[in-house]
Amino acid sequence: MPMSTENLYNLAERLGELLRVERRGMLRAKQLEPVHLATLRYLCACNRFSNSASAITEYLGQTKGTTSQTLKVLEKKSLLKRVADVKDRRVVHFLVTSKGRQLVSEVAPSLALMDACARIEPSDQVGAEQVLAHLITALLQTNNMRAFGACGRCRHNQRRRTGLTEGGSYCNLVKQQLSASENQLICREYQRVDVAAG
Amino acid sequence: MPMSTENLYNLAERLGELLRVERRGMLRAKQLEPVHLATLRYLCACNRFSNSASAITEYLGQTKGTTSQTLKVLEKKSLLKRVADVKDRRVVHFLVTSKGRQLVSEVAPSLALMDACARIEPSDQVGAEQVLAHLITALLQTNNMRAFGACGRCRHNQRRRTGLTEGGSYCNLVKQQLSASENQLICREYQRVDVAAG
DNA sequence: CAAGTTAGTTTCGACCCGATACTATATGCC
DNA sequence: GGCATATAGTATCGGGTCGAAACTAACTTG
Repeated sequence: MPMSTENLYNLAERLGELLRVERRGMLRAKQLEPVHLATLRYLCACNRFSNSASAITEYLGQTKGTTSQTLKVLEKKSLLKRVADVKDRRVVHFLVTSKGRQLVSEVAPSLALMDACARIEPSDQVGAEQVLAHLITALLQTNNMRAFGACGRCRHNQRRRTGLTEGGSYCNLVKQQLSASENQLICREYQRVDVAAG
Repeated sequence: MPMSTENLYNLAERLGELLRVERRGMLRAKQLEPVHLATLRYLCACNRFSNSASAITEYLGQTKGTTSQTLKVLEKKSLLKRVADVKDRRVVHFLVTSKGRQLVSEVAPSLALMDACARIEPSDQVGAEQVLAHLITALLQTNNMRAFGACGRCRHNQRRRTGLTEGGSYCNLVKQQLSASENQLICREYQRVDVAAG
């Protein structure tokens, strides 16, 4: 095992710790915790089939009870609102309010980090992104967690189909049309296109 | 600002979250929390001038009280022991016990991640490490945190000096000799060599 | 020697998180 | 249809994190 392997691990760990510290500092003034922001960020990025408590639970690797608590806090602060599902009366959809979206945009992208990212050579940046994505995939697999990718690159997605709106697609799993913007949102049921069908 | 910038940020955040989830899962059986492991890992990597409660506080970006709690737990579990400083009777040195070191070696390097690292092209690995290091530096600077580097590359370090043991050096700040192995340990007082003296 | 600084602990309150038990709704099997 | 089972989500409890503030002890400076 190369010396460098452990080094990369250490750097990733340290970066994670520091990001957490920084986020915590930014959120303190707003009386929020890191997990609150992570939940809001997820809800801003996911599609309408994945904004339930159980999907959040899976994404964040927590338990249902913990997620329920988090959602209660966020709702009390008017950062999200709950909408009952029409078909399945057990499920609740959690939607980020405009106040919630504003908070995410204020806090989420650490200016310091964005600045540092911008000063990196584009080629190095792409390489680093591939490495990080590779590590994330490995972590998800060994912990039996779902990948939560965008519909546009999902196995269930069908681009070629009649009667679609411009840029839209069709999900063969939920049997519904997706708009062009929905193609970019992440989904709980995502599966890589290149996975051999089994 | 390039599209890719935000992407890199998102990947780093997500990787940090997932590392935390995985660590938490591994530590649960041992009745420990992520911050406990982070503390032990720091104490395993730092030198004899940096194993105090205040140094840990600075490294982890917490408050003194929090660190004190953490250390109390770790001491009760016999993962570290406290040694009073000879000169300054206020300071306490926290040393990781063999039991503590064993725990760190068992838990710290996630096998899943190490495996994934090993499958990355060496050139990509080095590039990714540079990018991560760059981001870490940026985060530390904007949050006014110290860098905690190894003595070997520190401004206070003097290699050329008479009467040094083989491979050793001399720290001009604490006015003491460092052995070859101590050169690799991280120090609270670390400053980059290429920083202009001011 | 007094004043101020630094190392570290203690206490408190708000919150995280997992475990467990619970309600309500949906689905599968006969 | 009816019962077992599965699933979505909530409620509660206990142990732990974390920051703020107050505190003791020891060093340093004027």
